[in-house]
Amino acid sequence: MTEARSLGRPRSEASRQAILTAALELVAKTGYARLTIEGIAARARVGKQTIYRWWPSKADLLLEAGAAKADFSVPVSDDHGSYGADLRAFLQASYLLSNRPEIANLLRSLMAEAQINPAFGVRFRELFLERRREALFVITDRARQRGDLPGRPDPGVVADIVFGTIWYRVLATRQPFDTRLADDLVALLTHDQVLEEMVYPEMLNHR
Amino acid sequence: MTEARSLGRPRSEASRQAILTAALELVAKTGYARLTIEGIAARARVGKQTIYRWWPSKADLLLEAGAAKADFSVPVSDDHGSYGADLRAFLQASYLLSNRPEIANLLRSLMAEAQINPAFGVRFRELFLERRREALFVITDRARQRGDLPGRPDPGVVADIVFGTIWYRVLATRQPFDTRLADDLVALLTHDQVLEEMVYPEMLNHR
Amino acid sequence: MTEARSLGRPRSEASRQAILTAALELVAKTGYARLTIEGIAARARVGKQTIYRWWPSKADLLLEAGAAKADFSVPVSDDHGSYGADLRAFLQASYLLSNRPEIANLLRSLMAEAQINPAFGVRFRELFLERRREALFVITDRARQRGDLPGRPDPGVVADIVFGTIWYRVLATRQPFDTRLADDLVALLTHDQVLEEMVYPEMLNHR
Amino acid sequence: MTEARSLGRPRSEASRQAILTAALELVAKTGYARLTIEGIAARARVGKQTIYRWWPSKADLLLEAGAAKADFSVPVSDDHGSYGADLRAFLQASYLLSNRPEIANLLRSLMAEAQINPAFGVRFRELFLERRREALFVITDRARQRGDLPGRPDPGVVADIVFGTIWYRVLATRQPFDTRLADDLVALLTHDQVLEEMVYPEMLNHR
DNA sequence: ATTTAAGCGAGACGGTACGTCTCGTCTTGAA
DNA sequence: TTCAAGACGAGACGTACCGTCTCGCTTAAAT
Repeated sequence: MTEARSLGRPRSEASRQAILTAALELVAKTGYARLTIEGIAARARVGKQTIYRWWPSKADLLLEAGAAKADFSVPVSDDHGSYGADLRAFLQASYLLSNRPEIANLLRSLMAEAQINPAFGVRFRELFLERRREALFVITDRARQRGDLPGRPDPGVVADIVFGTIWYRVLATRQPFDTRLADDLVALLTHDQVLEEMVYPEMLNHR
Repeated sequence: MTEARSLGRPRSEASRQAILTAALELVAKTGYARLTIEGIAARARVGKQTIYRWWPSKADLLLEAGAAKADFSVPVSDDHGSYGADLRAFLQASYLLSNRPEIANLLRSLMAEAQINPAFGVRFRELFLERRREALFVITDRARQRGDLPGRPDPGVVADIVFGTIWYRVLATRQPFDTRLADDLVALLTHDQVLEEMVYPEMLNHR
Repeated sequence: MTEARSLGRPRSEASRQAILTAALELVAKTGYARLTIEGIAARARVGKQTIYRWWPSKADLLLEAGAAKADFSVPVSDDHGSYGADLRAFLQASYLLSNRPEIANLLRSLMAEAQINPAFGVRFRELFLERRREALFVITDRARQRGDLPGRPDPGVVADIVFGTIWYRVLATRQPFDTRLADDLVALLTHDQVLEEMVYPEMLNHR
Repeated sequence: MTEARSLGRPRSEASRQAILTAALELVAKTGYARLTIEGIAARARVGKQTIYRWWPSKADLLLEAGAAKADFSVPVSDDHGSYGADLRAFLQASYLLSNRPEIANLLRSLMAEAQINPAFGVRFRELFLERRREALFVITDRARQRGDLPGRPDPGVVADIVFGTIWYRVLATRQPFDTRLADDLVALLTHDQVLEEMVYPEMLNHR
């Protein structure tokens, strides 16, 4: 397969990196609401047009910056021996990620922008949300092959419940996603009874 | 204690109604991203100051407009006889609400703004999200008194799972919240096994 | 005749003056080519929109500034007794004006912009050039009544010759318009012979 | 001294022609205000650098294009027998030129740019305006040798009056330079009385 | 009845950022 | 060394809204 020919001056990788870095620094410093393209360009010592040429919105820029600099990925290739163990490992990786404040803030901003800007919403779902779902389906597929996947709920609903609960903590309650919640989710989704006498006094989540 | 009586011209209820109506109409027509205070004022034939005098942001205005004109409330006072039945009724009321497009769009916008504007975020949690949690806790409290509340997960986690799943469908997958998902959630949270042979052909949610 | 109703906040005279002053100062300092609306707004400590709201272009702004602050007007009401004397007085007032460097520069810029921006060209002709022609026609009309207006050239052509010569010095040769040139023009247009032996040694205009 | 012979690829005459042509076409189509180097380069299918390498500004480019494609020159070598006849021939050639709309527009733009861009102003005077003055001085010199040059005004002032009147029509009144004006100028400058009963009904130039 | 004190529609104000345009320069590979 | 192509840093453009302000005019309660 031949490469599409370059013509004219090639894109500056140095500028690209400077822009991604400046965007993350600025959003951490000022918050998404006060993040401006002009501010990013000034901090990166770059013309505004260089940003507009390559990214359709500041949210797309942040999404790429997050992927490049913060590593949103969650590993799913390891086989921990059972559906429950795989699920627990996935949840643990997720909450390690979502409990890092700069990551959580970034995710909040991106999810918010996805609601407000429909075109970005499409890209955010395709490039981020659906890839995370696919990662979870690696686990459910492996469980199905192993024979320990419960019949209900089906994997799509499992994904809705798992990601829904994580995102709700990030977006709504702003409580950290903790071990206890992971245990509860694993127990529910594997239909194991959680022993009643297990007590997690560290966080009595409401009442 | 008597009310501190007003001095000067009283607030115009006609203008208040015109503003709330104009805000809902405009957000439905143009989307939240293009909604402006100036646009609302022009459509309501009202001075901008009249909006700024009474609402701290356009999101607060929309929140009040939604509450006043669209009725976000979910009834929980009825006792359906069991935790599962109460839960199912609650979920059903929720998805009837979240499946109305103009309501779903409004909720999306408000949740988005709550991420971006911290001050509004506080008000949105207090005035909307926590009231919905309280409604659910009416059901879990009744179940506890009745004796059919499972020991795990505790009510706070139940709320995270229930609302998380609903919101995730609204914000992320944009699939309607349907009967099947309600059944799965009720089954999981009441620890009932869903019969494997139950088939819901209407929506095979992924794979 | 009733006055057009004021509605809303009235225009700020302080801002208007600050803008006119800033425009003249900046054009003197940087030249017309580097004059920007942003620069004027910044120097006048005014929002850009306040300029765009009231003037269609920076040339219109300069035209008003020149009229308000520099006084382009030439007096023609005095009767000096003869066509030649009136003409000489008019020319003298004109060259006193056009020999002031900041005025000459302003006129150069406005005439240039009038060539490049057709809409401004129309306004410049109506508001400046034609008013100057009218001033000259006051003199020719008076001469006609007095009976000492030569039959040829007619007043329109006289205006073309008089203003053409002045403008050509301003735009093309950039030589000062001097007494000698005024004498020559008066002599030609009144059909008087200039005495050959009159010598103006101060400026032997070419060769 | 031998010519420093070029090294490397020689200048492309095809590109030069394409640029000159594109410039004239574009300025005719869009007007000088909207003429851009980028636009010329695109229309000529030429790199921008090729323009910047050879011309210091778009006005210089237009000046060369006008000289090359439109022929600004006015013939003065013919001897028509008298100062008046030579002058009339010169004026006729001038008004034939200045009444061609695309030439007049070009001259307007160049004179405008000469006011705004001082460096181009110098070149425009040297390369265009002063050459035209020299052409007129050929006529006055011939008249002096012939003995029919009036003592006043001197040739420099004659040039100011002649070119001033022509340019004023082009820049200010935008009326065509016509036979009648030429007659008036010749009569004035040769001190002939124009017969009062001569009537030029085609253009009663004001009052 | 007059006065006082808001609230009202209207719209100008100082600001800020937008996304676009064009400038003049730089960096490729090909001619 | 020039050429076409096109990315680059720079910075002004004209627009859109922000949230504030200043008008004259209601509209009531307090005088």
